[in-house]
Amino acid sequence: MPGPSRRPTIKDVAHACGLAPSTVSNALADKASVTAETRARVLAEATRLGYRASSLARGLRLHRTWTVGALVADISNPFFAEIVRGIEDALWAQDYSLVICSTDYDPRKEAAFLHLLLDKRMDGLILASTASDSDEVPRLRQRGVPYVLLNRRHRSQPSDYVGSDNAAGTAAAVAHLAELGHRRIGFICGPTQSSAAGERLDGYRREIRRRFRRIDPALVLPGDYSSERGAAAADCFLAMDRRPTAIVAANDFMALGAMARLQERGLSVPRDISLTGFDDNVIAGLPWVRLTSVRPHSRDLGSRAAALLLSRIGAPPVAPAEVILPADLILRATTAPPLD
Amino acid sequence: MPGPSRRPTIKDVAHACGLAPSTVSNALADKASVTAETRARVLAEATRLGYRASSLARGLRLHRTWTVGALVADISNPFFAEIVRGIEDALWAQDYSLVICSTDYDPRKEAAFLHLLLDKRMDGLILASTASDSDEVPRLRQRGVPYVLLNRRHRSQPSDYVGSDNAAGTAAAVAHLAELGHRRIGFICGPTQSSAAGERLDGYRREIRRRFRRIDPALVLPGDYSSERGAAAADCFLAMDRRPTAIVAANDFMALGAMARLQERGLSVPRDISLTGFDDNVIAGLPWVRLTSVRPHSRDLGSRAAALLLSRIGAPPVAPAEVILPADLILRATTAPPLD
DNA sequence: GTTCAGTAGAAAATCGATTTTATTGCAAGT
DNA sequence: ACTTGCAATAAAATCGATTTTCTACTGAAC
Repeated sequence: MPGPSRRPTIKDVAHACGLAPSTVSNALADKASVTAETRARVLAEATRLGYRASSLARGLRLHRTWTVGALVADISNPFFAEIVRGIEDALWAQDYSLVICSTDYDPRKEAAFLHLLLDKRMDGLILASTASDSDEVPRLRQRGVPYVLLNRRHRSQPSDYVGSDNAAGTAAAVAHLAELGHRRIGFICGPTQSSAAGERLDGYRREIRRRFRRIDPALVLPGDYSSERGAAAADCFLAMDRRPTAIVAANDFMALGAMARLQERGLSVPRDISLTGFDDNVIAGLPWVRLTSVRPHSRDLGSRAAALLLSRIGAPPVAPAEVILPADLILRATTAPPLD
Repeated sequence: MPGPSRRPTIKDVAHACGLAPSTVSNALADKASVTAETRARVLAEATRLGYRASSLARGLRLHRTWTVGALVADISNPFFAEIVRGIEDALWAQDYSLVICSTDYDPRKEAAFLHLLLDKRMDGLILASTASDSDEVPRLRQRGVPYVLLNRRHRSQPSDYVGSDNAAGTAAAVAHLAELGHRRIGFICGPTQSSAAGERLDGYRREIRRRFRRIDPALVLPGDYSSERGAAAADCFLAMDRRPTAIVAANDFMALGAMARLQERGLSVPRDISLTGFDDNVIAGLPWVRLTSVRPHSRDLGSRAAALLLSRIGAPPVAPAEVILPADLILRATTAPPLD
């Protein structure tokens, strides 16, 4: 048994061919100055020895790693998992690979990961978890590190950005409910730090104002994307004198939490109250759930972000671009005309 | 605006201090041969310049990358997402990072990713998607690359392995149903290439044989982990002369598919037929579903695999180890005594 | 005063590739 | 015969770190 053997280097190939390493390099890179005969010999020896160039050494020399890093809040959340899958697919097509970091919404962890990725000289970064006011973002731009913000804008630093048309998504949900005849439509917000959550709220307000002139601030409840807060919001709506006949939630988890609580209390969805979510989580499509929801095409979000990033790498700096993907309302079984 | 500036190198720090690069390196590594005063000066300059060592250069020199690669079938599948999260957590604690590759169960893609990771000189690999008969696995061992098999054994190559006690999981499900009084218990298999799926079938057979002496082969239906095949299996069971009073599915998706189909056909779960799943997917716990399922502790699976891998890296080779984590039956609302 | 040991730091080698520059051999041109 | 030009390959520099080896200097011992 021939113990763990060192991987062959370009020197080994050169030695086996009786050539210099530089010639082997040129041969493998299909440079013109190498004879066809020599090239063939090199190729043969290289495959015989199982030679594969070290990305480490090549990266050091070329200042490229063919690797990008992605900061997401939590890969075990299906929304991010889907995004990551989209990123991966786009990278795979160009022989790039992906380092993934779950930050748990913790700015300290986020900064630590960022430095780790920078130390590893990633060719670019996709930021899907960064707080909207992080100091790190302007620093990245200043250093000239390519990066794309995904579904989260930065407060002050203009940046390449890929996101869903969040506002249009909630607006479509409100429009759908209004056309069913609803007049009192409640809203459960996402976390305030998230720019996407802000846009979802904006879409709600815009459409409510457009159709009914005024917004009832009592119908807008805070939330944090968790099902528990969704349930709490449902309680809150139920306790109101003139309770809403429909609820728009800023994401599916909260909608699901609200739906469960509503049913616990003996209300029927959508007979007694209509409900919409956002994200079109797999759960929304389940036959037992059938939640009307806004689909943000998360996988596309990821692949578009990766494509944009790749186009920036190795290219001269240009003005930041924005890619906004449509968010479609998927009609299912949780909306109906109001009772009265 | 001071355009995109080159990252400072150890030479820059050395120059700023009026020292040699080697001295700076020694100072930052807390070597004894450097004066406290010099060390302080180096530290000050390093932080002032924002110097961080290139992992690329260091990796080339030290033959370490502080990065591991994971091959999973599909990161957008919650089961793998959960595993990956576990891996990440364990790596993060030791300043390692993770390159993630979704192979889509495609052996060609799998081999391509593997070579990519090897070219990048990963310190180790976690294989959660590899076919049980892949030639690559023995090659890895021969080359001395540390790797851990996760939830999939290799046919012939003894390897470090981390997995759930799949057999005990399905056995527990069967035992639970038998104690409720069920005598005819059907089984929907996973894909045949998966060793984990094989173990789940084994657990079913073992417990059936132990309690009822003989196995009715008609009650064991093929499957592939998809909800469609679960639904098809339900149809198949329903069409039988003496249909089973309970069904054990090798995973949740198939159980869910079967459950939906059963209800479509007007059957009630668990009154008319009992049902159990495997994986304890988030969906199983939903208030509208409440599927009794076996929980494999996926996140632990990931973190244990990462821990085992890390213990192998840089250590002398030893005989392969196996880590088997318990799989617990989570009782919910889809099992009840049989009608007759 | 000379040797010796020890110390702090500098210089050089190294990791494995790529790229630039140098060298060799050969044929053509004058 | 002697340069000139070209083609094929070799040698050397480079990327940015670490590690080994070397050097200069200090102070103590004989």
